[in-house]
Amino acid sequence: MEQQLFIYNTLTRKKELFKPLNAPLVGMYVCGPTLYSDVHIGNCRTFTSFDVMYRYLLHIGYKVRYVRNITDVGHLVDEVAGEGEDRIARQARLKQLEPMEIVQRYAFGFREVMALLNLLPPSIEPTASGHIPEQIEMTQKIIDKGFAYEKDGNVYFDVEKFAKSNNYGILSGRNLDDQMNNTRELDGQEEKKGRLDFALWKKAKPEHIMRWNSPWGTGFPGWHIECSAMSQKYLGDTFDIHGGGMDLIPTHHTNEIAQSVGCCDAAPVNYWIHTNMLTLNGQKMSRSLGNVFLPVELFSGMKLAADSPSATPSQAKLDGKHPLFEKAYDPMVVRFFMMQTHYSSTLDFSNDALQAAEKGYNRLAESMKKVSSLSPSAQSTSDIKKLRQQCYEAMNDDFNTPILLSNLFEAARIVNSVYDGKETLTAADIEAVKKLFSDFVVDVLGLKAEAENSGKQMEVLDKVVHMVLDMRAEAKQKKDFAASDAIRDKLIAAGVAIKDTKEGSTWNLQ
RNA sequence: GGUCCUGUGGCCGAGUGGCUAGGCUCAGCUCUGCAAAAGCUGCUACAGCGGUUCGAAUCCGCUCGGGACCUCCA
Repeated sequence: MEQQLFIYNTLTRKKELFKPLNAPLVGMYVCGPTLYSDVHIGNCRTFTSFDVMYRYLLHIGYKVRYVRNITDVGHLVDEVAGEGEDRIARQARLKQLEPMEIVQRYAFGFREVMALLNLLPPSIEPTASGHIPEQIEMTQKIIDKGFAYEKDGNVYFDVEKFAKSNNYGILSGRNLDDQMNNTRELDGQEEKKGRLDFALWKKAKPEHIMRWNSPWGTGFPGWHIECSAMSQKYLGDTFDIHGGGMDLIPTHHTNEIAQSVGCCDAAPVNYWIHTNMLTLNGQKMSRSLGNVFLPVELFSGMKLAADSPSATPSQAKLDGKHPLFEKAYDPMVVRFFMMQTHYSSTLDFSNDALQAAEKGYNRLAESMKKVSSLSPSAQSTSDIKKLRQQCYEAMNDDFNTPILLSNLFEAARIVNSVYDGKETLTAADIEAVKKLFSDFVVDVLGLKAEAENSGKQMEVLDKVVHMVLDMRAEAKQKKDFAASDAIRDKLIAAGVAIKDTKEGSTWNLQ
């Protein structure tokens, strides 16, 4: 590979040169959503961050197998106690639906939101319920290795035993004694030998709908085992990158490592990447805290109606203005907003920040449109090659999108200055800038060029508006400013914003 | 209580032991019948107090503030 990519590895707490096991192939696994309710914007942030990493790896020439799972079984309401209901089964009961109906509904909404945010689909999107045999097999192997025990139809991972020969806290940096002693009182522990032990397989109660046969009776898999089983199936015993939100480090990912090592004696992952949280007024957005808002609300500026059948953007029923948002924000503005912050920092949501992002994004988008209309000169006043190099350097430094953006804004500045005749670019450099934008803004950052006004209706509207603008221009020429201003005001009132430029007036929908 | 992260100009937000990220706001200018829009230029900040250093916002210590994890959470 031409580019030397450095990645911050949670495992070593250092930035490391990225060396795939089998270049140019790269295996990447990201923990996906649990589909017991709608994804919120915090979830989206994580997936968007990994989307940019995926895009950049592709851009610099890797062939990436990107696996992002869908959890549709086994995620308990009270994971540590090993009790409580399965989250999806619980929703099914509450809504009187089949569990698969719950999963189907939220999966549909999830994919629609991902598409609106312009995320590339993963190579494989495996579901936990579709990989029950694999999970049973892995559980059996862990039992055979002596790291798990069965009790009354439940199978638990024996953390203390594992920790004797392995570093259980290798990822979180916590030592076992701290974890054993500094935990609050918990219920429902009686079956487990150790308090840190976690379920690989759970016995299904009679009323439990989601159930499968296993060597230990009828039941369902634990939450952590699905990722170990599926990543191993599609990416191998050891693969390159595993990612997720940083809240998964101490429990989910720690247990994944334990399972994989316990099963196969191999560290499953070379590079662990964790994204930081999205906050609202400085506090983490999470389903359990209840301070979540939904993508459809952000994109519409409206509140989801209490009786909305779904929060899927295309199906949602909205009800009045959302108290948090001053206006609707385009998904690309939201994506741009996320790109302004490094994935490893918390990202705080506010109207002010969003509006600043909207303006910045529009400025970038405008200058991208201008590139095509630049006139070439014999010489360039800027070093586009160097600028391109700086863009790579930014991304090579642990996917530093804020720095990348600052370089892209420098490109925008150059374009605008050339457009104003204050600086010059050769024909080759104009092409180079065009390529820079399409490579980094569109391909890597995934900021989709604004959809051109298209379709029959827009075509007609465009002609009509231009007719009116011609009339206004005529009035202006006759110095009949009362008439020209009246036309302007009425167009604005109708939702048509106009821009007067040297070359005449342009318009767009407001 | 334990573990860890963090504190940057009016706001958001990168980064580095010395070489003024960037965006938004604001101001000036250009354009313009006016306005809007757009563009260009300008605005030298790093919580406080000590220490290390030729030199620290960047390293170390303390103090104060914010947050995360230790239950599920992207």
